[in-house]
Amino acid sequence: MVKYRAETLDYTFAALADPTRRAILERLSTGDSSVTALAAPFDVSLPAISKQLRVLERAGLLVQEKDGRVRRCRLEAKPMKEAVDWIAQYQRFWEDKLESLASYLEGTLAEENGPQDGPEQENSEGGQP
Amino acid sequence: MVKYRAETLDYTFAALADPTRRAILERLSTGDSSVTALAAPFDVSLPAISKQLRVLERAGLLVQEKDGRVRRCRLEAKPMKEAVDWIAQYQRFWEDKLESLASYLEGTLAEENGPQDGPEQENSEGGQP
DNA sequence: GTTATATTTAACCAAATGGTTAAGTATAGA
DNA sequence: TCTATACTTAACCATTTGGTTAAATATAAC
Repeated sequence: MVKYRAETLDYTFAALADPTRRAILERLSTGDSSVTALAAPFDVSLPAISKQLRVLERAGLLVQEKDGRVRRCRLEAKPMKEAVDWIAQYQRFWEDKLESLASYLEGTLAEENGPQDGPEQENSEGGQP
Repeated sequence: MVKYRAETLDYTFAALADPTRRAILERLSTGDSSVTALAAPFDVSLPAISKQLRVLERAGLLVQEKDGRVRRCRLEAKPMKEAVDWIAQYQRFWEDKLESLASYLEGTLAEENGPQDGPEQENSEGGQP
């Protein structure tokens, strides 16, 4: 029973289930970052962030490139596409009967991605308890 | 005073991170089901499934209605919409520059009905802005 | 070479997760 | 009423998770 595909989804959804990791991804969506810079906004130790980065790496959502003694962290969004693929099969259960997920997202994205910058979510919880 | 719970996304993504729970959701997408019927395909005990259902309930992805001694389980997909909303802010990182997530999903959903395996589009990984 | 910086690894801990079996509750049906 | 059915709850266990501090590694900078 080959389930490698499902495992990928396990890792992706698990990685997205933590507010600190989501905040890290949001930060990375504005540009690459070193580990130390990534960790700065959070009130946890550096090893704690290092572990979170490993979870993101396992999910394929983050890539680290060594550059001297600095690790350059880069967002890799492809696994999110697979996650959306999976969720998409349920769109008919929440969508307006007249509106496809496609057009729903178009509307959403038109508002949220208008200015090229800051994808601000109404509940960006920042990751601190 | 009920604050908006930032952990909604936590619960949703966490619920989706388990293959058994995703399978339960897929099953429910074909129609409501009793707990016993839901549990049948899985090689685990009924209490184990009962726990999984509680996780899905916590995420708001499942609703149980008591009907005699049977619990009728129903899919509730709204939290998935919020999950997609969150992921959607990253679409520009995986999409083909010419194609919006909206049109991507339209194409995907048109042909996708079995095991999800999206169009084998090589990751286009645009640079960081 | 010595020291400072960037980051990981190791060892540990508490809490959460996912499973088990056994027992309890509620209802349907004989 | 008595019994079978459909679950849930309780108690327990192993593993995973997310955090800690201390030590190790690698490289940059004096």
